[in-house]
Amino acid sequence: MLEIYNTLTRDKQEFAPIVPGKAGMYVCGMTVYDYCHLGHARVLVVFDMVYRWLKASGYDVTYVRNVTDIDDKIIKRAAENNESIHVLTQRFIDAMHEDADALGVQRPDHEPRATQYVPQMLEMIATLESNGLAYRAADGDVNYAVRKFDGYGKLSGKSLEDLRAGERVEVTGSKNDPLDFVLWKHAKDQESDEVKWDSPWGKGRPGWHIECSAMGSKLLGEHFDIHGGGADLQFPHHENEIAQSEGAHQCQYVNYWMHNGFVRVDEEKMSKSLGNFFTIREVLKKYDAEVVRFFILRAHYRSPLNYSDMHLDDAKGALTRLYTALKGAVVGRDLSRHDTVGLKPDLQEYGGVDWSEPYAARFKAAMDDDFNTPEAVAVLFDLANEVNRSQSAEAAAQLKALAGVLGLLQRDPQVFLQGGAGEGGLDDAAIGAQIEVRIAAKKAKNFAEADRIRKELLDAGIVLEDSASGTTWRRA
RNA sequence: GGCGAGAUAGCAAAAUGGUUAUGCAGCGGAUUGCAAAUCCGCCUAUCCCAGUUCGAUUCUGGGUCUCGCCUCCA
Repeated sequence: MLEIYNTLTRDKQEFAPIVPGKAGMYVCGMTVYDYCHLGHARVLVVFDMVYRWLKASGYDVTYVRNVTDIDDKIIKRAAENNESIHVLTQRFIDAMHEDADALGVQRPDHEPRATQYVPQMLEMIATLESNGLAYRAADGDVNYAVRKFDGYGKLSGKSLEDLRAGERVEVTGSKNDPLDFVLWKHAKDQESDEVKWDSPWGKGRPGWHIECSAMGSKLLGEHFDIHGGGADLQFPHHENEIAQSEGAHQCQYVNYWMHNGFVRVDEEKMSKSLGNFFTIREVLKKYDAEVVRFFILRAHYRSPLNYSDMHLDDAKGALTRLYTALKGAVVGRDLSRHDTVGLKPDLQEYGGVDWSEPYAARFKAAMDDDFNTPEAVAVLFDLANEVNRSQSAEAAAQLKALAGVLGLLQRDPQVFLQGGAGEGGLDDAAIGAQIEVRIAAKKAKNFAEADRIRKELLDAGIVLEDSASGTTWRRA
């Protein structure tokens, strides 16, 4: 039985979908004016993991992850680059897809762009206005009247009084209450036509918060199961979404709110404003994408995750152990002939996993406990030990199948273990040739020469492993 | 200032009212021409102070420290 930690109630709750057998999930995606950084990678991977586990659990899942392609920063960046909004956003949407694909992130079922849902937003703003929750301010913006919505603060645990008392809430000109937020921003003369839409309140563009409310309810309904995003979106973004959606539809918006923890650098949140971020593509130049995915899934999704080369190296070593176990199983029993580890279709798909098998049962229990991936990964290591010990084809197949649920260990072990050749590194042929020379030296009992070659390769980052069946190599 | 999360071995990271987490590193052994990989064994923990309890890392209270949100942010 799946339990999910719900930010709304601040405890774990059994997952009970609105429609039995189905699950609707919305995750706040990227604002596309730059490359994704590791913090974005975490959201992508974490909710991909959630998506996969829901599907593995038999739910018919509809996963929506939006793209914000209209916003102040986008407008600013496009102006700086002297290019159109569309050209800018499309470029970064393409880049985001490249990064997500590399990390093994499955595409969501829907990836709505804000600019395609302006009519739905206008409709919603009109409803809010007629419900007495929105007003047109003197400067032409349409704002949400926060104090008119009773439940405001229920997600973030803040009261309006607390918020008002906060030193950092500034009173801005045309708002009735400093906490009111913009639903519709009136157009400014100097802005290009590309960022102006007609509306009953004059030309303008949508505020950020209304985008998600509109896209969510359009694609998943006015009331859906799961809404996710980074912990920093809890307030005000998700709080405002609730105010908008529930204020407009007069029904509960979302049942389970999930928030992932931050990626940190030196114990500090990684963010654009702090300038301490690493882009995904930057990190992928140095580390295998699966190592990055493993690094993310090795921690619980709600915990902070410190980024450093040392931690990535550690993750790489750990993942190497898992792949080594699979490789050993193939070599030891020639599983490929029986197609067990390779591509056995029924085990490739989640449905093929026998969840009553002890390791699988432990894995499932961990995942059902609020997506406890560290525990699930620990099961993978126990299984790897079992594979190494028994050389059991079944255990190896199980290891690959369970890891597959997390989007891990699906590549040919050899490809993983021998991958990562940097520029100037030895190519496979050169390594093979050296190995042949060394084998000849060994046959001639010229161990000094054999050791010299091994040392030479090791210095080049190549580790040789002699076994009864021959010499294999991997990159350190 | 308000609100929230957290403090576990050398590092990372789970769980648990009493019994092995797990990975990396380290130590000893097996194996190996020597290694590597693997296996077996071992070593390092539960921030501080009270309380509840037969027993607390785990529950309660207080303290210290860290981080986050309150402004765009995944």
